[in-house]
Amino acid sequence: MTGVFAERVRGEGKSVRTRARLMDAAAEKFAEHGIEAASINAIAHAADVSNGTFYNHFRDKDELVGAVAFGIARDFAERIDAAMADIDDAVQRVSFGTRQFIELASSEPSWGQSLMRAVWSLPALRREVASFARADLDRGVRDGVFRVEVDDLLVDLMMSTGLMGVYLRTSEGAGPKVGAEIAEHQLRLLGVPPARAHRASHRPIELLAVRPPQA
Amino acid sequence: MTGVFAERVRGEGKSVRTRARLMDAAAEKFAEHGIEAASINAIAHAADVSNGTFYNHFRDKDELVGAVAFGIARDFAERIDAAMADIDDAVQRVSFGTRQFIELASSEPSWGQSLMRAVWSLPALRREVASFARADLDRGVRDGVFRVEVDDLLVDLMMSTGLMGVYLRTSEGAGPKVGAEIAEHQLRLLGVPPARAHRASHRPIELLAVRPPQA
Amino acid sequence: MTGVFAERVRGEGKSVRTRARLMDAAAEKFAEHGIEAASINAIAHAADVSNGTFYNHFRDKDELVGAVAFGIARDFAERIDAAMADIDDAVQRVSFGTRQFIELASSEPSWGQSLMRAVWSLPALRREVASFARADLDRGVRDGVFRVEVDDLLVDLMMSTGLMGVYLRTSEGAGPKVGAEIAEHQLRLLGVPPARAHRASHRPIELLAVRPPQA
Amino acid sequence: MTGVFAERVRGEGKSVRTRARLMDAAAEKFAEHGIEAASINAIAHAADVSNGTFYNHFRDKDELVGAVAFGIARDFAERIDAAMADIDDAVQRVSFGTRQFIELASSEPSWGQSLMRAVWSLPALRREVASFARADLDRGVRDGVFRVEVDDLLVDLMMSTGLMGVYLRTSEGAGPKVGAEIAEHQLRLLGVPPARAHRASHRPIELLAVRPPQA
DNA sequence: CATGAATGAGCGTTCATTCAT
DNA sequence: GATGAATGAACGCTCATTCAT
Repeated sequence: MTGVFAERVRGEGKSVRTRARLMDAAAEKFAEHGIEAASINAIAHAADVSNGTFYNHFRDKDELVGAVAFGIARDFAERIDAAMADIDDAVQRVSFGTRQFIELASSEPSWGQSLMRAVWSLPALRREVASFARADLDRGVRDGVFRVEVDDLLVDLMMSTGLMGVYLRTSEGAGPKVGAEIAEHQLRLLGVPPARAHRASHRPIELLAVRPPQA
Repeated sequence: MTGVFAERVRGEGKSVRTRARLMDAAAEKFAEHGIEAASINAIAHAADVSNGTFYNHFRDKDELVGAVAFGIARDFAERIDAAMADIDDAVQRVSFGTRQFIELASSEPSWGQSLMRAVWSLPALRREVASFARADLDRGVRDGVFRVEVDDLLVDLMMSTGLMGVYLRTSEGAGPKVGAEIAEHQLRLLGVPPARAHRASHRPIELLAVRPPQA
Repeated sequence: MTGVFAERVRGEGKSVRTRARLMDAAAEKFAEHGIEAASINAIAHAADVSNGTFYNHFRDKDELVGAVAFGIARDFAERIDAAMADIDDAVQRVSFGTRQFIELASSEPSWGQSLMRAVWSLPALRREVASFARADLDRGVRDGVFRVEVDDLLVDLMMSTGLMGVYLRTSEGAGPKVGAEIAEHQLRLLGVPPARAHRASHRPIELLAVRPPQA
Repeated sequence: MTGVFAERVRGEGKSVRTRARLMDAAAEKFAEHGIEAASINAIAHAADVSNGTFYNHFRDKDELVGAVAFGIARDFAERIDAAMADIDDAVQRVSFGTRQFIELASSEPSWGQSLMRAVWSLPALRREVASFARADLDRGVRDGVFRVEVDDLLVDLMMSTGLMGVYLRTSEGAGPKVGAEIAEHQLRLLGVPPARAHRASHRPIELLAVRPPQA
């Protein structure tokens, strides 16, 4: 089974495809035993290229880690953004975003786990993820539905709960319900009344997946 | 300056003291550049023993990591337990526990960071920490002050926010206020009304430190 | 700025020009960090061709090293020969040759250093340089101005002092005077009376440069 | 056949002996194909230890190169110094020193060649060798037997001719006579009249050898 | 001829681990 | 127990070289 990065560049030049294969293999290995434990030899082997080939595409391991982590984060952000383009309500947007984020991450566990592991070693990635989340929080405050002050700390706490969701879903065998439940807890954290938080976060939605279920 | 494990076994046999010195040195090195980057040679050197001696006390590095992490967790638990022995109110206990936990961890950053890094690779450690936290959550539910259902997920979310506090405090330069603020957010998560949550979590308390300030 | 080999083949076929560009780039890289440290990728890149192209022009790195070193040696020999075509006196010829050799080498440090480094690993190159120098030594003996027996050893010593000059001039920051001073020492080595040696070697001459100063 | 460094530490601790074995092996490999071409794996293998052992004794290759080169230089200096302790005449001292230096170097070709190769990459080594040579040159000037001005350049030229002797003797198969002949040339370079230069440099002496001939 | 992605042996170096003393 | 020299597999990375396009 080829990876997601590879699928996205099907038909492009050889170099681009090899690079994508390496990124897929890297995500796989990062998820297995952590980023540090993933050796470049193992990644190259999993990508079916020789170790030397790796260095035709990435200066070093750090560059690879960055490319993979930011690649995943942007992919998630774009998918979620697109899927909630016509949702205006901040409460809906936040709960939808959290649920889809957790679900996307668990639909491709190697991606979810890579992201989770990278976020602690790449401050820039943390900022990127945080700023993505923040927009809707600010909107909710403006609209008067979030009765809290939104500061950096609150955003970090939202993120930590979201990541815990990814962890439980990908590493602890949690089921798809945790997304909704975490979204509900987050809404309460934002000052949304419990009943509305529950209702909003459990509203049935079509869950995204990195790969179409049929593939 | 001798480490905390060493202080706790002062007066015991030489073997016990050597083991403790190794654990102190390990915590130090773990915090410096991460657990994986800490070499046993460097730990042994920092503990002022030869590298071979290490293997008289630990089967391998994993055993050391476990011993250090559990040692730290138990130390924290005992200190916090003792310090809140005469607090009965669950609201107070939870906010006190969180604040002290974050503060203890940041009073000895090498311990806090070691704990944070180990918690994701040692499921048993996570369970231990969770079960420690859970007791007071259940008490609050029984007492009717936490108007939520306490399940494993909620405990995990509490833990993730607490660990985020440790991270911000030890790695991102956050000040001592984050402890109180995180406690406040946690109380709201538990269904405590905002005003009370704020009041309870900002009540002045005497913050613990792994080492007495005078030492 | 194009290199000297390239300039000498301006107007010739494309293949010849590519080969010359590679040789210029090689001399540049050899001088920068030594022959061994110069990678073929880096040389090809500096020559603005792909790495594969290199192997259309040279069997391997050794062949390149040889081509560059002999190319430089011949270039120097031709320039010096031409410049002293109308000098008959052996004393003058030797001192002129040494001074120009050192000055040429330092006017294009990458060439001088490449030559210096190659001379110890390419015996044939050493012989070539030696035989070039030898002609005038024999002439001086025939003319009775060099009162020594000229044998292989003496030629080697002359060469070693000349190369020391190149080294001092290109690697140790020595000024243009060393050429004259070394020539003077060499003349004394050849049995020329000190006063004459001094006079002959310090006579003002127009120093050559690999590239015309105006270019 | 064990190496010279090893012989000098026979009977000392294991660590010292292993270090000496590594230095002997290194000199051997340095001489074979140059310092850069000598891999640490090959050196360790030649010393009959595993590659990892190398790093228990030297921080890196540079440290090894330094230890070997300075070790050899000091050994030579001490032997020569001792052997000419009772020679007062500067003319004798210079010619004796040069002849013994070249002979010592060729009695242990791997040492001579290592020294020759290291001298161009270790400026400190060049300075050390130069300063050793300089003392007798200054003495000769004071005594009025060297009728030249002794400056850095002259010392460098003396050195370059001496090293050429080592090269010819160890790499080009030159016989033991070159030592005397080079010494003669050097004396003339120092302004000693040809006849005296010849006489002084060809006086029969007992040539040193790094190892006693019988071993 | 030129290209440049791919190769894989080899490099210097690290490190958990063993074991004779 | 404690020592510390020795081990050797594994690491990240480089580079001369090949070859399909």
